[in-house]
Amino acid sequence: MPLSLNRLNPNQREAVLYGNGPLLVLAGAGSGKTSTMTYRIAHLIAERNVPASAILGLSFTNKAATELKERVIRLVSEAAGFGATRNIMISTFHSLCVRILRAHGAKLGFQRDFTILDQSDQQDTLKQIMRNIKIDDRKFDLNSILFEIGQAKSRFLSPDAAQGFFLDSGRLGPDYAIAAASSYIHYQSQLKAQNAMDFDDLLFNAVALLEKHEEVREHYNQRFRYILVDEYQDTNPAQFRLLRLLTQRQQNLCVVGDDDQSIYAWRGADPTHILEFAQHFRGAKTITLDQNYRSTMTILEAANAVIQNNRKRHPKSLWSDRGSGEPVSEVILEEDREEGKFVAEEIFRLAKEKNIRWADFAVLYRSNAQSRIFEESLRMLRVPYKIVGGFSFLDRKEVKNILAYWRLVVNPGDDASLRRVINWPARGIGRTSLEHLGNAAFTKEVPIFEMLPETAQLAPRAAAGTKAFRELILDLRESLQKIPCSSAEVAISAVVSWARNSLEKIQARKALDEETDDPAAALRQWENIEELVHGLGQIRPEEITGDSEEGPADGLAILREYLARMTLEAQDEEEDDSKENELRDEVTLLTLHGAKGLEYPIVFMVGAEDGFLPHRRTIEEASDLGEERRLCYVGITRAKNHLIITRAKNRIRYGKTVPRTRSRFMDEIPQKLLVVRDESRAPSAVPSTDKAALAAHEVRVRNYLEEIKSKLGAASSGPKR
DNA sequence: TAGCCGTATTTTTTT
DNA sequence: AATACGGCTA
Ligand SMILES: Nc1ncnc2c1ncn2[C@@H]1O[C@H](COP(=O)(O)OP(=O)(O)OP(=O)(O)O)[C@@H](O)[C@H]1O
Repeated sequence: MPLSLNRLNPNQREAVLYGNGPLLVLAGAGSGKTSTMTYRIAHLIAERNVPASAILGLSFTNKAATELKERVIRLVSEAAGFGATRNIMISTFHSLCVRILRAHGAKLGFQRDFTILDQSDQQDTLKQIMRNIKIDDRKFDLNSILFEIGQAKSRFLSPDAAQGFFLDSGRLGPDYAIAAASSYIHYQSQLKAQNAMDFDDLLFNAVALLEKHEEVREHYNQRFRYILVDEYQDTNPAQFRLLRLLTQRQQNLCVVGDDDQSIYAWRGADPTHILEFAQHFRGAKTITLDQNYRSTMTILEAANAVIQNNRKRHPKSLWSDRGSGEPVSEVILEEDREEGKFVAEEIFRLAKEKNIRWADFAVLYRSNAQSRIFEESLRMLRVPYKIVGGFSFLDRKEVKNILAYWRLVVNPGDDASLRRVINWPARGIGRTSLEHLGNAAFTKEVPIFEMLPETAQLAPRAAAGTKAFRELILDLRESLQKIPCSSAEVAISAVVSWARNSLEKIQARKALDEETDDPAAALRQWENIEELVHGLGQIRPEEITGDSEEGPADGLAILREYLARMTLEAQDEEEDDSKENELRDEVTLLTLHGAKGLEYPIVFMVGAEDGFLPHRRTIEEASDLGEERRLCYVGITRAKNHLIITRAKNRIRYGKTVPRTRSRFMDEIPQKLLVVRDESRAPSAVPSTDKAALAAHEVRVRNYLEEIKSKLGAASSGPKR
């Protein structure tokens, strides 16, 4: 059965059928870019007989990559039978780089079992370095310096070349720039010594590898004959360079994106990549898609009205034949708590009155901290919800600590992990001892782990603890290495029992009990740790052996891949039991950034105030308001049927009430598209009929509440992650 | 060294 | 309001 392209419009079909050579699909929100890319991949495999292993699909989040892959598999299975998609590579840029570096990194002197540092690992590491090299971490903000280092890396500047860049960037004063430059030098040599890479290094080093080693470059050029990139407007210079290197032999590169949805310039993404694609890749074909299949005309017009205020954009003429639908609602509340209450009650009311599933609702906010109030109010009404991103499972202390132990087992050079757990549970190794060890390691330029045998300077208790700790790690490492390289399944279950056993040896329970005298809290923490072991068992064999370039599955390799995955997919939900996941009916709470690429029938865009949107820091730092406007555009265009924008007149911040004003972007939406409802205590001009309607509504909500309360009893609801 | 207590600080988005 | 950090004492 051939792959049916019936569901595509002529332009989309053209993009799917277009032959070899560079191809750009530049189109607005909801025009079917991702769908088109999915079909194009399926078409390559099913109709043009391109082997799946020759295709590389790239996107920016693991969630997006997984979804893309699933959709391709579904399409191809219908047309060409199951199995035709075996060995297809659809991943994120970062995961691809990990694979390349694991397989060939030795050529640049990297070990296979390098540790990947996430943001908080970076912070820990840099904080330590700043102490070592006596940079005042009060005078110089850690995160600003990390940010600058990241900027330098995404521009491909090595530590010794970066000082000029820091000085010229204009973001920092000269003394700051010099502090950043010297931090970068030490940070980088520290990472090297620790056999560790941060997210930017993954890209940086993969690019360096492909640039310096022709045979590696050639290898991947031959393997990936078709490359497709989603959300291309979010590529940074390193990613662009990687694509260049992968397309030297042929330019079968299809990129898809929307310059109006460029919301990651703050971390180095450069939308000129998409705007100048035709100059970068000679002979590129450009296809635009104009029909939006997602939103009503009202929502689309509101979005267009806002985004039109940006200069320097590729003009588009998006339209929709979905009719005008409901007007956009703007609801004004007195305080943040009431905003939460309103959103929860409104979701509840709509769900009941119109029989809408919970999963059809989303609450979108600018920053993660805003989620809390909505969690509380939804929980109050027993509305099931899930939070995407924000404080995650992996941010929990007990989880981090166990992961630190495991990381140390795989890579004893990981100083940040060592510092984290050397005294957890308490082993009598305090600040002074750790400082001794740290200083000695710093002067000798070796990882702290190598200094552990030298206990002469330490107090007796600390010396004993140090010895015990070192032996514990070595013992765990040895038993992990003893796991035979048999079939992947057998090896994985062996690693799971190893992990369980490691908890005993670490005395994790003891550590938890020490920390709190609340047994319930300790139990919860213990359950989180067990969840971690469970997750290790969920790892699929092909994730370790899937790439033929990888060696056999030994215990170390399995744990190493699990740890890498945990770091790279930190924000993704645990896909526990896949089926259950699909069926789960819950309201989604997420940031505007997190919502990119997604769609919901009913969207609540909350906190539409100056200070959130645009964010206060953007205003203060006089940085790019255009990006904040694009963020607003992304938010609006997530809605299919109904968009409800809320804001509070006052917000409680650090115990003080702060007055808030309407988002300046709201002023850009034409009045005729909006219905404003002022539900604050001193409404400016609310007709009394509205008040009556409100009272009636309140009564209705009460009634519903009574109704479910009686039905529910103790039924489960609330968050899970 | 460990634990308690008081003070200062928090204000973005994420791979 | 909540928390992280540093200093002080046992
Ligand atoms: N030809 C079509 N006919 C009907 N529906 C379509 C068509 N093309 C796409 N759609 C639907 O339109 C919606 C948006 O598609 P998709 O997510 O691919 O758009 P997008 O351009 O990637 O959006 P965004 O830029 O916002 O991420 C989806 O629900 C998709 O199923």
